[in-house]
Amino acid sequence: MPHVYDHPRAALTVDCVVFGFDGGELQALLIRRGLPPFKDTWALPGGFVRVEETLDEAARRELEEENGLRNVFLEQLYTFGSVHRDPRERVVSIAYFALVKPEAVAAATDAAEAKWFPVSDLPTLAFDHAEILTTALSRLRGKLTYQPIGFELLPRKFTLTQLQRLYEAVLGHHLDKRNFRKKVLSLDLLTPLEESRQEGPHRPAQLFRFDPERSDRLKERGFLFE
Amino acid sequence: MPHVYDHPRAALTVDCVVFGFDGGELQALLIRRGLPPFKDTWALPGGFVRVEETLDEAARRELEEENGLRNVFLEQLYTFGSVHRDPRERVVSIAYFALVKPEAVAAATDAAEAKWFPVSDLPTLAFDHAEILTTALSRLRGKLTYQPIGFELLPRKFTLTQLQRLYEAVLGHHLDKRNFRKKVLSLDLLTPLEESRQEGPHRPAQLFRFDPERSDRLKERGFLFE
DNA sequence: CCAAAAGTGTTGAAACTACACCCATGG
DNA sequence: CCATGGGTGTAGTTTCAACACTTTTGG
Repeated sequence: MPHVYDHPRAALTVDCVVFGFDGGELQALLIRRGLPPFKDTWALPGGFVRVEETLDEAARRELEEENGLRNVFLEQLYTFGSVHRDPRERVVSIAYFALVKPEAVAAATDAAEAKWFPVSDLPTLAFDHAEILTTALSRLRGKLTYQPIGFELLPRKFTLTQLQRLYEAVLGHHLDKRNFRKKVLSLDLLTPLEESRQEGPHRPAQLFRFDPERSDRLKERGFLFE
Repeated sequence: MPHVYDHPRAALTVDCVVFGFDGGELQALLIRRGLPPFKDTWALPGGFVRVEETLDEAARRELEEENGLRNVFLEQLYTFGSVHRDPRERVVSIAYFALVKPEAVAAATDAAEAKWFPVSDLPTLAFDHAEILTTALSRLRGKLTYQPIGFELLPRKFTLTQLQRLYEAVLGHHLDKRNFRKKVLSLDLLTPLEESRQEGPHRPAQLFRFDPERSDRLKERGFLFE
């Protein structure tokens, strides 16, 4: 396609902040750069946007190519356009954040030079990726408190304790067990399953799955956690 | 600057959804296009991003150039990247939303081919600008309920009734007068002024101004309106 | 029988909703 | 004195926070 609007142009990239949860800490997926600039530095997965694909498509393509990730929860985060983000020329980046279920975490790690890091202990990042990651984290915290997206970080079947651990890890403080369960169950988003989970010398826990249909009703008005 | 990363590139624009409030209805500022594509159609103010300016700078520059607007509340909204948004070639647009105080509304209208429209009665818009505007509206509604930004649409000195009318116009439903005043005042963001306003055969109203210092404390934790 | 996590209810405080009348002013 | 919008308080309900013990299982 010719350039109808003729002027110098910024290059366009997408960068993805990919969150995962291992049951203990919130993790972010990073890739070690093989090329300059910032060769050998850890960076967010991402790459250039092609002229014939949408931004969402570019983000999904990069996640699949670089990390073998498919069908993840993906949402546009913010667009970063400082003039010298990239030391070589003007590059504007549309940042996304993605939530991946534990089932997919292993696949992601197989990818060459990809690794999960706890968000509390990140390496130095290339470009302005530290800022992007911080933005993503606060967006995740915000969304978690008023939209039902926590389930995107848990296995399809999960226990209330797992869900609570996730909230605690992301929000950064303890929650009262009884109040948490009351609140979550009152939202009427979870379907209890027949099975139960037992993984140790203690009473087995009830398993639930998230019910997206019920969720649709709530999605708009939202709810509120502390 | 040469293109270090060599590949076909999308053009980059910013588009601004500019909201104003006349005391009755929420208004949006539009510009009639003088050039194709969509010549003579109404569109959001905006234009191309230059390689040596940030995205925020581009948005502010366009608002000033096209509408004579300065010092407005401005926030990045979302980036729109459908492949054929612009019929001629690939153009990705970073959308912003702006809130302007009535003092500045007149200036904006003076600009050639610029006009305020009530959001309830908009003309057909160029490109995907209708979608952008809808997105901005729902963002505005969302933010109004948990962040103190309503003041950006009111004169520096305003009455509680004006503030309530604004909330009602944006949220689209009536609010209880007594409950509204209780809630707003309990947030402790407003400083009552000595003066009072009287513009009719009735008791004059107390004027307030918004106190940004007090607001900083709240900004993070947020509050909640219905 | 011990250790470990699952599960469950109540009470007091705070916030929210609904609701109706008097006040100050200009004409 | 009338019309207009400004201003105020309370009671019932709902939501929220704090808090401790019993249950089920494996070893």
